[in-house]
Amino acid sequence: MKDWTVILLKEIGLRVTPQRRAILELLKENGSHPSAETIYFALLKTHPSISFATVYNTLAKLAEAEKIQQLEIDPQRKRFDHCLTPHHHFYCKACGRIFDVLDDSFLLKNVHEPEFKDVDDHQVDSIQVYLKGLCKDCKK
Amino acid sequence: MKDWTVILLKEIGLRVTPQRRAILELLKENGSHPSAETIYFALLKTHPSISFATVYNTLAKLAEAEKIQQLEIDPQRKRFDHCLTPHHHFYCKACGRIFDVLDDSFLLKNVHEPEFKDVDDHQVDSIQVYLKGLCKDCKK
DNA sequence: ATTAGTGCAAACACTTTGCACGGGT
DNA sequence: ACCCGTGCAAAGTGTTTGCACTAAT
Repeated sequence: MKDWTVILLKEIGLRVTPQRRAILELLKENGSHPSAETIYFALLKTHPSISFATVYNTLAKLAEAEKIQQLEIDPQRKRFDHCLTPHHHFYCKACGRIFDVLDDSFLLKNVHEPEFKDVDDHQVDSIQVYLKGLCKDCKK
Repeated sequence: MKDWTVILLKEIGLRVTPQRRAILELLKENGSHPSAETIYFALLKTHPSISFATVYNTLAKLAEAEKIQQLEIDPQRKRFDHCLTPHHHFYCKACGRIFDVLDDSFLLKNVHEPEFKDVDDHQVDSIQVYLKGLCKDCKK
């Protein structure tokens, strides 16, 4: 009952199932911002009967409850990030890896400050900063 | 020969066709950042035989040549922006419209300054800032 | 004349859905 | 016992591709 996955799931009113806990654990351990498909195939090893439906459903519910982030940075597919502290992302066009960009010093004001809840009269709920290019490995 | 669409297409070594000129003109006149599908159906009126292949191919080539921008802000589909001057985008989760955000005063340093070509040793080619929430019409 | 571009249809990749069964509460 | 969650398969959506024909150079 003290496991963080159990607490997190109960917090948002979802039933605690081995599949959901496995998805959460994989997301936390895997820093590569995996896609739903990648998560599915990774979990097949430990949960041979897991299905796409479960993975997609769970990810959607976690994202809706804002327990994970859904990234639109990869043109081909949705990618997921368990990390909730404000940071941005770098996408390598060559290898497809996504790197966290923790240094957001180029943002003048923090996204979470109240003055940024409103831009041009629109109500802003989230700000994502996506950098793209070649990563340190691929640029060689 | 003096038409801007002709000049633009020749500049990037593409043949000048009525379809391509129509796509460029529609993008310039349409401030709504349309998707490929929207562009296709809009052009059907004036070019009854235009095909998806042509629209997708042309948009891909224009984006590759950096004559238009491909936006990843809409979770469902790619959206296109003819405007190349640096600006960011706001996506309304309710109505799906995309608004230009011209005021980038919240960026400490301009994306195009040399120091931002490199972050964490990665070579940065582009930075996109995506705001999401409810637009001024939908938040009522 | 040459060769890139077009249009059609089929194929693709990723995601979502309907439904019966099984497991969490 | 209730009903949410799972797994399967099928369907859906947006995009890409192969190919023969057409048109731009």
